[in-house]
Amino acid sequence: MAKIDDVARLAGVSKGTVSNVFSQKRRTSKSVTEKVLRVSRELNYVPNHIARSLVTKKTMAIGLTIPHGNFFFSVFHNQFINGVVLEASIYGYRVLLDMIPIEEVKTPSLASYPIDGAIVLGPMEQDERINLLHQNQVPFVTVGQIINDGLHEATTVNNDNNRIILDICDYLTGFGHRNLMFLNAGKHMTVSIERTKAFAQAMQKHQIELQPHMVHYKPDIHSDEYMTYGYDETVRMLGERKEKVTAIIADDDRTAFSVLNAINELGLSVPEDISLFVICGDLSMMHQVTPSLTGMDLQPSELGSQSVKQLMHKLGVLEGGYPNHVTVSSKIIERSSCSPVFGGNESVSK
Amino acid sequence: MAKIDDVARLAGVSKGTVSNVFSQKRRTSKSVTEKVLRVSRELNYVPNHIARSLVTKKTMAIGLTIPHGNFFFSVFHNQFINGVVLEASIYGYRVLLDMIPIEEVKTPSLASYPIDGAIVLGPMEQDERINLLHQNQVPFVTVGQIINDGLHEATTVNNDNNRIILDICDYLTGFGHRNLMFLNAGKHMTVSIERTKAFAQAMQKHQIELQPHMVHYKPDIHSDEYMTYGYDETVRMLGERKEKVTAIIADDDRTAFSVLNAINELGLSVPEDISLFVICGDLSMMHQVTPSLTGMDLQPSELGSQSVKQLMHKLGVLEGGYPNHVTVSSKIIERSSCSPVFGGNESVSK
DNA sequence: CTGAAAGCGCTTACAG
DNA sequence: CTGAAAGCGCTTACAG
Repeated sequence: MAKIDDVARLAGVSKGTVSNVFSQKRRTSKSVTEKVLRVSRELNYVPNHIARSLVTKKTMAIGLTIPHGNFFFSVFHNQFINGVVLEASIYGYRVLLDMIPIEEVKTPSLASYPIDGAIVLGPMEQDERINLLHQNQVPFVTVGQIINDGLHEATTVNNDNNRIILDICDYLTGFGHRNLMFLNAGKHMTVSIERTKAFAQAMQKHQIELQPHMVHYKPDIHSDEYMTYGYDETVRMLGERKEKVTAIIADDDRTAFSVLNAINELGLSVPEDISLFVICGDLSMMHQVTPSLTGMDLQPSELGSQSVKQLMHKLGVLEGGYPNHVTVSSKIIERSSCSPVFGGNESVSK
Repeated sequence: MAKIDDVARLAGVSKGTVSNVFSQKRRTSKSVTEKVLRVSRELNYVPNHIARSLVTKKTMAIGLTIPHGNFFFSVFHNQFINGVVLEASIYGYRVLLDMIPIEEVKTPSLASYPIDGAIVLGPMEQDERINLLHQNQVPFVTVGQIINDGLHEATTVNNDNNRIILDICDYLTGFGHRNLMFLNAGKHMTVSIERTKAFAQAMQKHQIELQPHMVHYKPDIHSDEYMTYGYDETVRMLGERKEKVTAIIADDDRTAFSVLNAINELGLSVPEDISLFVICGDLSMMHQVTPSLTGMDLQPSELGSQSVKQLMHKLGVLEGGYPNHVTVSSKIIERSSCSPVFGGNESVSK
């Protein structure tokens, strides 16, 4: 690999000049520029990114931490990553995947992160990732609320989870549903906590008594039940315990599919017997399934690109003021998996 | 940020010793180790990854290039990435996402890649990514065959695409199907080329005349038709042109869903009227859908981890001989979307 | 087991 | 517009 000295010597200029030709931080005369470029091509020379980073203190990479152990990420993650990668590329940043669960990293922070900043997806109540980032002083933005420790002003991008749950409940009760079952995300995720609170509020608003069987949490990713969450809860609540549920809200596409499967097995159908509402999920895919699933579009890709924009502001790449909290809008996409309760409020009696 | 000199001074040792405590390349006495560690903790010191990389010539990161512009990646990509990230973490490597299409990178290789090696998913006939890697002399392995240029011995991991297509065709013809439609991947991907060849062979084997409407290619990712590929071809061939297709082979889950949707709209059903076979796709998801989809498990996660293993051998991280070509097995998962042709060979007669 | 010194390949004031 | 020199924060022979 040719280095800057080789080029400088052959082109008859100083290393500083070669450096400027590539970094374009100072103008170089046309003749010199051309000569340097020609020699570089001959020698197959390309500036060493690492050496450059050492002095500029910039790696031009951002870290993306996704809280997954076994890595079954859903379409939401998929689209989110897309948004991040695409937006980051605009500013010349690469994306470093950092998804190993803390416990499994033998020597966390054995060396400093080679990143300029980080994006933390799905923060949890006690989030080691965030502590680590603070400790290493790497700027970050979280996607999802973090429990404020009072010490640091967090930068976040988030959906309006409160609004989302209220809207969904309004939508379903508008169809006459009063026996809802909400399959929430993992218990310790802050998004989950926000949603549960909102769900309780919604029940109160519609004067529905909040019962224990109405809210469930996705099992830990490491457990066996993780993959069959939707199926299991549906069979348990509707099949075994005969709860009179008429509408189910599923946390994501995988859960929704799995609920659908259980409903079919129980000899019931959607939306005739049970309405099924999915939070997020791939729009194109939800549409292709029969019945097509009514759901809330969380705009994961937008969440991704917004989080990058915020980070760029934090890094000083983007100029101008920027709010610490950005809310990405969401809206209900009506398809055919939700319908009025058969016979109106029939399910309430008995 | 504290640096190595600060620690050395405060601990009363040389920088070299501090370095050794962290790198563990040479033993240090217990007392010195403890003192250094204590001081480091006090100063919140962590070795600078970049500075280390400059001298060791190792970034401890591998690049992952996925050929997607608009980033609608399927479950296959999802699982593949999982496999890569998990396996890489075992060797202490991080994964750098490198998915920006070449055309959109303003100044490709303006600086050297800060990676030790790369994994190239889904190589194409003329693949710029591969040229770039060659040029920058970064070791890489491809997932999928590459057209051998005769100059370099490629390292690849792949499914046995020939076997796969033959197996699928055997399976379907075994059910009496003779009018197949194959919705292949993008035209310029090498996997697509392999499969088309195999499909022609299979038709010959079963003495079925190969007709133009039997093989289709996924549109370019940038085109509008990309997302509706399966739907479009199904409606066009079965609806408009009334081709007597009885079995459809879909390239991936998204395509399969979209075919399913078209079939439903045409008033037909799976598997009664049309058998649907999906190559790859999320096993858990395929299972949850109704009808559950029969498909070929390509083991994307295994493809991912194997490719990392090969790369580690190339980088000298893993010792011992290793084949240049690794084939990951695949097998048919029978579910309920394929069945015998109604009335045996009825579909052959006009 | 430890230290002093050179060097990894760049960029960046400083001077002209 | 260009050059000479210092320095980014580590690791690594070499010597002891």
